[in-house]
Amino acid sequence: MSDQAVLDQIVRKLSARGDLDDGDRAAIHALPYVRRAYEAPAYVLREGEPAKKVCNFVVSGLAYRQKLTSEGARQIVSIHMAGDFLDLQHLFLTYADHSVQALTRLDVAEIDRDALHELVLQRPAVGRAMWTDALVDASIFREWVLNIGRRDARARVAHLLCEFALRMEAAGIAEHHRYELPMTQEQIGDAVGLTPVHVNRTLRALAADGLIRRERRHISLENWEEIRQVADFSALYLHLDPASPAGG
Amino acid sequence: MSDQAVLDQIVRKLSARGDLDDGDRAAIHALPYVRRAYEAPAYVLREGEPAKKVCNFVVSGLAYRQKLTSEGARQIVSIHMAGDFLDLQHLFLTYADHSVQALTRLDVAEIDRDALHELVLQRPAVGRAMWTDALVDASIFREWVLNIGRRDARARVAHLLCEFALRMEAAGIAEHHRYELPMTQEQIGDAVGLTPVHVNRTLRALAADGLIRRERRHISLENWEEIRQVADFSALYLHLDPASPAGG
DNA sequence: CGACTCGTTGAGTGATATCAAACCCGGTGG
DNA sequence: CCACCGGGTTTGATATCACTCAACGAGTCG
Repeated sequence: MSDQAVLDQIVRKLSARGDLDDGDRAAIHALPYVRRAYEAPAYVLREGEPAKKVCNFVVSGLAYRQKLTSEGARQIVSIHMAGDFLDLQHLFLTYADHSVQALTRLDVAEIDRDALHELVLQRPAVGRAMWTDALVDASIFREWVLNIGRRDARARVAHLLCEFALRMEAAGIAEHHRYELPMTQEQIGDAVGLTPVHVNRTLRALAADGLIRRERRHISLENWEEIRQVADFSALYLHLDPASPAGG
Repeated sequence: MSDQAVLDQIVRKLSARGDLDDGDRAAIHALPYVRRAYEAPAYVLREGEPAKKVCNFVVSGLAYRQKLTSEGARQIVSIHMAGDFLDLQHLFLTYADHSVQALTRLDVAEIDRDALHELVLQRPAVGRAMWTDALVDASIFREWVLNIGRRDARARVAHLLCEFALRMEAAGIAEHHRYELPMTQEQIGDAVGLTPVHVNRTLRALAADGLIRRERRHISLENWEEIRQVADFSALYLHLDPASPAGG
């Protein structure tokens, strides 16, 4: 992907969150950044470090945020894909409260943090779009709290699969409720608070019931309406379409 | 509390997140708002509604955010206290993805949303402080995901108690790791993903081990260092002191 | 004093974890 | 081309933490 295309990708992403004018677009195109690639499972950011001097925008690939228990138990708290800003959650914080790692090969644009501060604080429309993006991330965290706290294993993993389907479709990297999911079952477990063996049994049960199909690392949701119900999934929390309350 | 004092409280809160100049303070003091009180368990905001035209700032009392499963299971996703903005999480979203309810009698200042938008987008220092506040909320959500996903009952409730202690002390409504906790055991369970009877047993076990003392609705943490370890608690995620990585 | 909510306790159950082994498959080196 | 290797997946047996159900107690309010 050319450098020009990266900036266009950022403009597109932000435009989806609110209208931008020519000045806004010009300001975005003036952002200083460098391209960079990480190979899984490289760290993009480590818990406890000072926040980065750059803000990573995902051009392609997947990344995840994780936190560790002192016992060494891992919890993945979110997954990110093309079009996501990885460091918005630390934009104004001084220390990283979690780590970010590449889940696959990860192409990012490292945007200068000070320049982004400037942009966010000086250009209202861009600031608004970035705010919105960060708030949607927070909304997803809340849904995960509910998912892990109050749903059983079957609903939990089904919910994760539904969320990925819609987010990947919105990001243009999936269609027809079918997508590549390059996570091991252990990682899925770390995302939904289960052990890998229970994830395995749960996935097989979903497949046996005809709700999903699995081939290699590909997942397809065979019956959206039914799996939506099993997952107790409602797309409201993704705030995909600012104009409508629900969808999905 | 006088009206003047409310605005001062807001200024104090935001100043803790970043320096404000006289212009910023004047702009805050010019914010149109009205005082309002809710009696528990009144709804401040309901999931699925359009976002409010006001942003509530908590003057005193406690509130909580909750989400429901279609089965009716409840998950409390955060608790808020004096000095917290309740609607920052929806500031730029169109629909509420969760409900907010009063946990006790709740005194708020309803700040006009458009005026707040204006302020946040036009005054960089204020915008930065508000951003920071919203990001800290998000950080707490992440810690709750970890807490619920990866810690056992004992650690989970101990963690909640530790978090309250530090946040209430920061808000000036507690000292010496002792505070009023006006939640029923059922609500505590809804916050940490446990049933009320297991919360009961867990609290008694913590008390039996001399880690906490309970009288009525008051909790005191008898041995901070020890309960901190039981809870696997580290204050980093609260971002209480922007200059230091840890504390607590 | 009765009714209600919240807290406490006990007994039995069940969902998920743990432990352990086998299997599968893609990659690598002989 | 085959043997091996290693990570990931699958399966079975057993253990356990937390849930469910049920009853009782304590405090509060009308």
